[in-house]
Amino acid sequence: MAPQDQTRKADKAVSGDSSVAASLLGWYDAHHRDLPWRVTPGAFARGTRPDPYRVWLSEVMLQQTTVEAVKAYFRTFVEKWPTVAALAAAPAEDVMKAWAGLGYYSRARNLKACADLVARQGGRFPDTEAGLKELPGIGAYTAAAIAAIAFDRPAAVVDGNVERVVSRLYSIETPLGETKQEIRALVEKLVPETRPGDFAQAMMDLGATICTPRRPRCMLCPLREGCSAILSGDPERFPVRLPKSDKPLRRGAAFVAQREDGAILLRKRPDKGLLGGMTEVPTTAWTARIDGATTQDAAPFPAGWRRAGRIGHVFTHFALELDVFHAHIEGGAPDGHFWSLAHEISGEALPTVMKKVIEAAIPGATRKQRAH
DNA sequence: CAGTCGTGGGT
DNA sequence: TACCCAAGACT
Repeated sequence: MAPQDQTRKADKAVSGDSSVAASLLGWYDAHHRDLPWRVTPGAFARGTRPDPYRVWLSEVMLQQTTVEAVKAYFRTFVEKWPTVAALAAAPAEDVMKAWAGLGYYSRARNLKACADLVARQGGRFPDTEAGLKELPGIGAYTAAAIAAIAFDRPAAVVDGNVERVVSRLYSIETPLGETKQEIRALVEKLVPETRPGDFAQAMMDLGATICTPRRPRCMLCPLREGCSAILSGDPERFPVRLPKSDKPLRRGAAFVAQREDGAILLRKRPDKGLLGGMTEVPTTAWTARIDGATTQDAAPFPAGWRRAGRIGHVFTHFALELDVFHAHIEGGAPDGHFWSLAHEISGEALPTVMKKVIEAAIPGATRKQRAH
């Protein structure tokens, strides 16, 4: 059976045989989630197969993003761009606008680059893990997931859910991050020869609905009899994580300039870095210092700036507070800036933090407007 | 290779 | 409230 591993505490709990996959697949057939990008379990055995384009699109959207947040974006994308060729034919700007609000915007740029590449190479995605991993925006996880789900390859799919499930199955004490290879090796032993894609999705469904980070529903778990963490009495203790570093606070000021007709002055951020390629209102630099930079003296141009409030926003590695100023101005747009009419604002590539800024100055401005 | 990169929902 | 963290990739 499975070779013993030094870091495994309860090596008798699960032996790495096929019973785990069998139990899990049986549970999946009965309790799988119905999701917009999914096909019914057992597709390949019925002679059908998922559309690789939809699998790829969903997997990229789901990177570090919740299922609930992805659903609406996925539907919008497949309606606007039903095929990889259609997405490749779309202007990058339109893709960024459609992605606005979903976060991690480099994903959208890589998505477009990947679509262009695949379309140029004939419109078909590579059907192997190695081939997929060469594409922009597709890393170890996503390559394995597409290979398994779309192409029936027995790839070891390891995401946050799988890390949690496996770390509990074997009660792994090593903190996450140092144990990637160990978990991957364990998953490789569990992947069944048949239905590897369903197995991968089943592991993720189990992690999302049963083996949850807090208060896992162990009594409902199809793997409870082989789970070492249950024997330990405290499954919630796993996975063991490294201590988090605290978030610094940055401050700045943002300036919402409004024309007589209501149009708002915007500009585009550089393609790389934070909120890369997205649209924003003029702002000062966001600095760690708390000083005069947040006063209207730092405005990009003189105007009758009136303080409209302050918004807060939390990014992955820092928190931000922006003082919002509002003014009505006349004349043309400064270099690198453009006017966005009232009915266009909701369609701009505005990240959430910028919608907060504009809302603070002009309540309702970023809400989608109904026709008439 | 540790840091960078968003956002919203759950507890 | 404050914290956790989600179907990670890239540098």
